[in-house]
Amino acid sequence: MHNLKEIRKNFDAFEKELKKRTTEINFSQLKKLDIQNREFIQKKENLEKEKKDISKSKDKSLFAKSKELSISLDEISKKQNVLKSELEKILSNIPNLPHPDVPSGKDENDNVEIGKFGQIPDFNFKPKSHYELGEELGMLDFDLATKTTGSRFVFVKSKLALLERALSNFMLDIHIQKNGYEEISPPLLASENTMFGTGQLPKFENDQFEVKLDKDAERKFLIPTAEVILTNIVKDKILDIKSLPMRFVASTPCFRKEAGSYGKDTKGMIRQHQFYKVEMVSVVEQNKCLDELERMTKCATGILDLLELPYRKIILCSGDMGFSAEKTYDIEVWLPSENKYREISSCSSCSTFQAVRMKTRYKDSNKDTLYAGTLNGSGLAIGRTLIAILENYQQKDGSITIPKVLKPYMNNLEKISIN
RNA sequence: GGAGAGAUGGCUGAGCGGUUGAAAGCACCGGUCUUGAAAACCGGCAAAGGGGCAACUCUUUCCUGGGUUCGAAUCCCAGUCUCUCCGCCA
Repeated sequence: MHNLKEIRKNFDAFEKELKKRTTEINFSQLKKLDIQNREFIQKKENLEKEKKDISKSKDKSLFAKSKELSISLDEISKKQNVLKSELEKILSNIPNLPHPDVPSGKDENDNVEIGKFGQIPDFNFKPKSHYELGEELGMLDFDLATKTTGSRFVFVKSKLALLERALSNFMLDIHIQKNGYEEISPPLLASENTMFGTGQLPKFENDQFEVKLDKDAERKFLIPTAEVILTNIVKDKILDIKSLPMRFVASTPCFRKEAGSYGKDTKGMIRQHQFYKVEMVSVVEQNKCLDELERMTKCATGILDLLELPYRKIILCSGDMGFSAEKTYDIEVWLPSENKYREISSCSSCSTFQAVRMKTRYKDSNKDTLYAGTLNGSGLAIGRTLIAILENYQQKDGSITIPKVLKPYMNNLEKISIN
């Protein structure tokens, strides 16, 4: 969320920056409401002052007057509350501003490739897709998931289930032992306010799975990513500057409705309602966001280097970035069956955007209270890593070689093949 | 599910209906002292919002929402959450 005080300083410049994100925000309405709101605040404060003075004076002859003041104060407060909530409604739906580094563009076609890394495998046969390989091995079962649950779910079985678990442990170990993240095993449900803090609500409610609870209970949502719950660790806090940077990592299931993606990636496990992901979150001083973003992205690509999977790094254009991000790198892994790169990680700096929503601050050396910077990145999406290993490590006979670094996590298994 | 207790500043924790934005302690910052550090002593230290070029000033905030009152952290009502004990259960 943006700080209205900052917007007010240069309303037109803000509007111009925001236009890069192709949004439909009613600026004149925002401006008008802000002016009106401040007028009402002043009226309100005048009355409050008058009332306060009377009660301080303890002058009985003025008590009746004070009672009258209360009535008009009540009216004005009500009006001001309406203005304020309208203002907040608009504000909470405005996305973050793109950082100047970010190329402007409309959609994913305008993203800019930064580099390609790793060796694309050269097969002397036609590589199969991950779902062909998995189903032939008898270790990916989509039909069974349809029977028990519905579409966009999968049963992962046997050695592939072991591979999935190995990936999770391997990635966690690297981030904990080499990259300085603290391991967290968080709740998988988040409250409404928590979802607001990272920007999933109110605008993207349709993408979230909400849990059905007793009628009057507080609403709860299945996390679409551990980012939500990890970032909100610092919600409503004034942090000690010495505790920064804070770095958290968790491997959790993620739940997404994938509304609006009907017909997209329907085959296989590229796009599922549920998938495992290892997520990194950093909380930093606000001027350290971009450095941390580079660091975090390296933590993500480091995993791919170790797994010896070919990938490329791209920077998202202004129109393709997530709601809370100021700058985002996507990491895409090579998928032989599709003959192209597919997203496997996304690392974003959210500047102070989420911190304003969460009220996360710290004091700098001048004792000024500043909003913190937050970042999040996948390191990596487990399901898609599994896919990438199936496809890139496949052999002509349909077996899968195990990447070197994973063998210790898989009882030194050399390869997965049909029994 | 049954019975109690509680929710106050970065943290711990006081608080008769009227200079209480809120004691005290810790933490933190500055200073004195010291070769340096520690200790001791002195001083400072809430957030959000409004107005002002600024010095500064005003308002709000003691879980949330109502109510009583000229005046509420303090009294009343409702709700949320947390803790303890018992029961049930992973």
